[in-house]
Amino acid sequence: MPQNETIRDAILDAAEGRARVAGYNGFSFRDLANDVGIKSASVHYHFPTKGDLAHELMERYRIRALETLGSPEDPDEALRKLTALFRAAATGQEMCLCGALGVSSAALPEPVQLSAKGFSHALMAWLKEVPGWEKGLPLPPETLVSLFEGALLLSITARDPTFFEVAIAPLVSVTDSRRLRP
Amino acid sequence: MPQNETIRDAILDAAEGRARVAGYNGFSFRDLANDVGIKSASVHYHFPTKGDLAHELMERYRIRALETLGSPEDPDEALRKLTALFRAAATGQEMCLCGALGVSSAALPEPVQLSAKGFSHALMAWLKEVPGWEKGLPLPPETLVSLFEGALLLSITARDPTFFEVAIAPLVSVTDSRRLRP
DNA sequence: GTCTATAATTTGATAGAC
DNA sequence: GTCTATCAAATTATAGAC
Repeated sequence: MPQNETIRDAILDAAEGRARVAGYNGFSFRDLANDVGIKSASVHYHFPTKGDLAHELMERYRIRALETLGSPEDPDEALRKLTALFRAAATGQEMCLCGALGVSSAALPEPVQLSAKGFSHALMAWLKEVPGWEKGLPLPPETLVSLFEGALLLSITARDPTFFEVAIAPLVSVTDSRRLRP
Repeated sequence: MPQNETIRDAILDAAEGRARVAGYNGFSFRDLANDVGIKSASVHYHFPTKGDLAHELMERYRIRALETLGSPEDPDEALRKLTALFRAAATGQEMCLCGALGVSSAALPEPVQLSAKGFSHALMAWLKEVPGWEKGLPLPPETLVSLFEGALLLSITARDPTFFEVAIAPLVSVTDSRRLRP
């Protein structure tokens, strides 16, 4: 929590941490207020409803992820960047926000549903912007992103950061030399 | 809801449906009572706490899954059976219970944490009991189960059953002839 | 922008009658 | 086993003072 951060961002930071650990129904406005050091009515001033908050949270998460991923020049670099993104989550034992919310998609306000879907779509679209992805990636974008989300999900379920590494090991070894795709 | 079903099983059925759609915090004892046609105090008679209920739910889910999977004689049959299990969930747009609960593992009562972890472990152990799995499966068990969970998770997130098929397409085509593993 | 106060509802859980 | 009745706490959200 940097000192030059707005209250608004501090609320989003608190919400992101709690949502990634406990899901949409796993945190309350009072939780966030306590985290930030204000009252819950003040949280409502910044975000009228919980749906508004979660929607903006998901949008910020997508924008930041794409910033982190950048514009790789080749498929190997793209795979390394994507691996690093999910590995950081596994190491910290925090689910990807997209999976944390999307798993209960049908129970979410529609704008939150759409932004969660938008995140996964954005990751796959990002892979398809990499020059030579069709022949250079070891698996198609949909399969790769599914594998990363699933490996992270089971790593959280097992409460074991190393499970992630075991699950994606075939990708990593392939990055060195060989191809998975037939 | 078969007529020869015990109230206890009917409660578990209702809980399973709701937990797979909305997660651990996405249903209440009153929801289940209404689904079954009794009062919430009666649900507490069968399951004293919500943790008790979710733990038993997860155990039943694991036992049933292993019954459905059976004892395949070769890796190709095993992959077909596992695909069918996850495909059914994707078609019905219901998350795997293990993922639905495990995604918020840190926020669950410990017995529920352990049974969710136990389910994913059971699937991988089941694959490793199949004769010839080491050379016959297109990917290692940890990678395969991660891919299935992730493809299902993103299929739910996208609210699109066909995403699952796209994500696992490399596996299916490989079942016909080739190998993914280098 | 933040507060106090509060409304209206829901939640997990228990006591005790039948 | 199921019910009525109830509790204490938590939840999302709003009104209005400062």
